[in-house]
Amino acid sequence: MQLHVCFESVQISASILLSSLCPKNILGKLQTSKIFERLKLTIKMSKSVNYIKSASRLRNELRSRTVHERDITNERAPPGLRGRELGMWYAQRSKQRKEKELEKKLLSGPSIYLPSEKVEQLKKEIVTLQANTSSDLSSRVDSSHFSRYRSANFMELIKTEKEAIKLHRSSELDKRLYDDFQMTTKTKGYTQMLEFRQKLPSFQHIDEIIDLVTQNNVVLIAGKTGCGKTTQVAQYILDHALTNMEGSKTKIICTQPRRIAATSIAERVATERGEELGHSVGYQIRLEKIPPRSIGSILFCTTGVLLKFLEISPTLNEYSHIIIDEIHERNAITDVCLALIKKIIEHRKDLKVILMSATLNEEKFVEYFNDCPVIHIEGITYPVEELFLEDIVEETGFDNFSKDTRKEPIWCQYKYKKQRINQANSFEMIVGNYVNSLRGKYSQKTINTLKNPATETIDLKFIQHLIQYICCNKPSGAILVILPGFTMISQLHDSLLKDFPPSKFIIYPLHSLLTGNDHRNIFRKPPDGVRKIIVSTPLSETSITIEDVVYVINAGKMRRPFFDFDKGATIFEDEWITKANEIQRKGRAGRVQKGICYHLYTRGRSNVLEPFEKPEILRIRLEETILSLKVLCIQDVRHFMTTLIDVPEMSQIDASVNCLRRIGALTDKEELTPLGLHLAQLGVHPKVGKMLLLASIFSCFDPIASISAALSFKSPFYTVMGKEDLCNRAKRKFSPDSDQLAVANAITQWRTDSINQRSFCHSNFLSHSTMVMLDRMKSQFVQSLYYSKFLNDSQTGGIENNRNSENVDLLKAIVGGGTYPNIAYRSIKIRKGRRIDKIITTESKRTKLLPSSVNGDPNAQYEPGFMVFQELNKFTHNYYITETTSNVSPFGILLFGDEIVCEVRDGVHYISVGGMIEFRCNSDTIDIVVALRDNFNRLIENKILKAAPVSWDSDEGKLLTVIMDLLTVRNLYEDYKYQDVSDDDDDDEIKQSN
DNA sequence: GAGCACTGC
Repeated sequence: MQLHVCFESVQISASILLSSLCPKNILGKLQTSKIFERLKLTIKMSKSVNYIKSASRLRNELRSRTVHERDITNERAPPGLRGRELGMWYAQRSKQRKEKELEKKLLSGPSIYLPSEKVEQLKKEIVTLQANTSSDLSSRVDSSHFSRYRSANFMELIKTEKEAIKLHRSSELDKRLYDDFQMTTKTKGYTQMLEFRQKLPSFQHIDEIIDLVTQNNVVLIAGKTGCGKTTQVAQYILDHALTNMEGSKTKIICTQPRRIAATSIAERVATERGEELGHSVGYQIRLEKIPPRSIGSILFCTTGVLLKFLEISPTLNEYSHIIIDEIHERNAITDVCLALIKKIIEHRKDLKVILMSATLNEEKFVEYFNDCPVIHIEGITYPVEELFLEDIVEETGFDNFSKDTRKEPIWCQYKYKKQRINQANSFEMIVGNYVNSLRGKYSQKTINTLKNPATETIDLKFIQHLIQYICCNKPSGAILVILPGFTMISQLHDSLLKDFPPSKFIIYPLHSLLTGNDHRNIFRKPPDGVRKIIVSTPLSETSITIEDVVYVINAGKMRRPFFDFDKGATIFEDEWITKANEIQRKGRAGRVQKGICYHLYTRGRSNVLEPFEKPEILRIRLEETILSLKVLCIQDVRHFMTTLIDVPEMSQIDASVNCLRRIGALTDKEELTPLGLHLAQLGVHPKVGKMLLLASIFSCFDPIASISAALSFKSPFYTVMGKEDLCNRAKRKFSPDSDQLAVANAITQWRTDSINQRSFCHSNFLSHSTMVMLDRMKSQFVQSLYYSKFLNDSQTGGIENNRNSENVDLLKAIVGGGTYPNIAYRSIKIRKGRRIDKIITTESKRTKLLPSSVNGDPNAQYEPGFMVFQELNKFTHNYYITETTSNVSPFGILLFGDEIVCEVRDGVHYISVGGMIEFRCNSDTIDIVVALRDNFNRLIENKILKAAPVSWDSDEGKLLTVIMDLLTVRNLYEDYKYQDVSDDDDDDEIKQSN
């Protein structure tokens, strides 16, 4: 009998830790789903009880806990119900029945009988291991390293550390800085730029800014686009200090939400001062920095970097001024920083805080910072004429709005019937009435056209007609079209290429999946007589600025993702933009001259747009935020959250705290654990952290580090519009059955080919800049794990770190460990001579693969089998799984997944994992799996309490070797290949999946 | 019937 040992020193056993290190979305889902109940139970069980327990008993116990409604599945309708009510009653009954059936169903996996000689060999090895694994772990706990994080308190730290303010005045230094600045102002570079700087509207406010900043702790600067606040304010403060002999106690930090902004603004400011970066101006973003001189200087950084600074020095005692830019965007990190700063200034009266925002919703910030003074600065954008749908239809005479562009299957039409009726009603209410009020002001033809609800769905024919109209009737100037998604961009791009001759038009698609920042042509002015047309996602709204845009076509919709806890999927839906988006899009037309913005919706619609986006902190899962707060020594996270500008729901916080607890990052008392600290220091999501830890232990670090970096940042593979097939083929060359390994292999080959890296990237559709970034991230991972002693080689590619990096089966199993519990099964059916691939997740959802996945080639013939995936998405009506790896060993899932249950039915042994997949096997195989899991979980506990590299000559090394041996057993389930996973009708499952 | 929002340490 295998007993699961519970150590007092660890609040949560390592098996739970392992089992629960799963993606935040899945963790979120677990909260509400039946699996959560299952997990809660297994946690209890695993603490002291033998975990080999009958699956049916487990299910029964679960059922008794999950019955929250009256069970009516076997009842008859109560007498007295008639007509509609009776119908509703039966509908509810059948729904409950279905749910119950679904709950019972485990995805039945293949048989996994180990060959008998293998069984004997593994058994022998395990016996020798077990004789030697009774060391007392609790005595080896090294708690001194993280005790600070449990005992210290952010507010106390501020109080004690404020004494150690590092800004001391030195008249000698003041003089030197003064002289240096006087020299600067005489240089040609400085004087040339000065002329331009003086024309900026903010220049008129210098005195006001300086006065208010001197007299107050907090000042808000609300400036319109083009007023120069971002580049000038920090300089005004610095210049004032330098000329008044106060340079030695002035150090300014200025945060930006995006990396590109931080670096490009720093460059710009350095140029304006006639300097190189690193003198009085510098920047710091993740993995990249040019620090300015230590005093009398400005540092531009991302908000995330500021948060890291606060971990080291809670009072920010190196700095005299903090400027937080773009606070109106309401990023989660920015909101957290504002709350922290509010606490810091209570104790650091000398600290000056300057908040900068666009001129919208500034009252909210003023109130938050106790009526701090506000400086309003006007912008110098050129006037932009705004035309709405009624004006555009009137002007262009377009009346051919298609009723419904897409043919839909019957079930879709049926399913969305109600939704459609609602939409039509709301259209009538909002737009219909408005259109009626236009009588007399617009032609009857226009009014009739606008009465069609189809005018509110994006019609690419109409957009193309409008572009044509602009090109024929309006003066030269670039056209920017803002659309919601890749498909529309692609379609419009293609049809424009067909109809607009390249001699007169140059057309760029702009999307984050495309080469994006790598090709600069998009910013160049086209030759005379050639018109530039950019078809873009909303990323051109803030992230990318194309100066010469004169015409903006705003389609009015935006694709917003939200996580559906019931479906366990990230759902993408096109929704109306906000008023704030509308203003921002309009502003994009007037950067260099006066422009026109075409809104493809009526003023009636514009009037009912929501004013602002919901702040990010209210929309996202809070695990990572809470973890960083814990590392900042904020013990009472719940209380802290109430001090934010917008307070998240308590249930939202509870859910995230519970997740962190199950991950093992927090204890039951919500204290940070060593693992939590490791995960926070790695700066990746817990699931990625898990992969990195597994890779360190199994000594296959380099490829997994590549994968981890790509998962945390982005895939280096890009797409070229019109060459999608070539791009996908290039990716498949690197791995036939794993998207993640394709990335890892691409990075390895890129690294090896050190001479022709750029051409290597070019010929394989890889982004060189992303590769460089990923490479740096890998170094950061290896350093972090080296310093915390998980690795004993500080190079990602070091031999010690990569004993098993060639073992593809191991790599796949670890990827599966990091993506758990996202598992899907591909089965093949031959119907009327046609192959039908059916991919089902463990939640019984039928999904598809994107053609960009190496496992999603529509022309390939894949073998049936398991795949693990990163995320489940829903676009329009279909579910898709992304970043897949197929042919993962079932033993990988059994070893790195969560609790396993073994049972015997009709003389056949079964082993199931996480209550999701069940494998047929024999008792020998079960014994081996259980023994290995048990030993491996103990090894993990051991490693986390006291990090140390694996010694491969000792028992732990032997254990890992045995596990790898098991993972590489092949051809386990030949018999299973062409068997169906379920006998259900296809249609039935489609219904379930929706 | 079927093709992909955007950031950050």
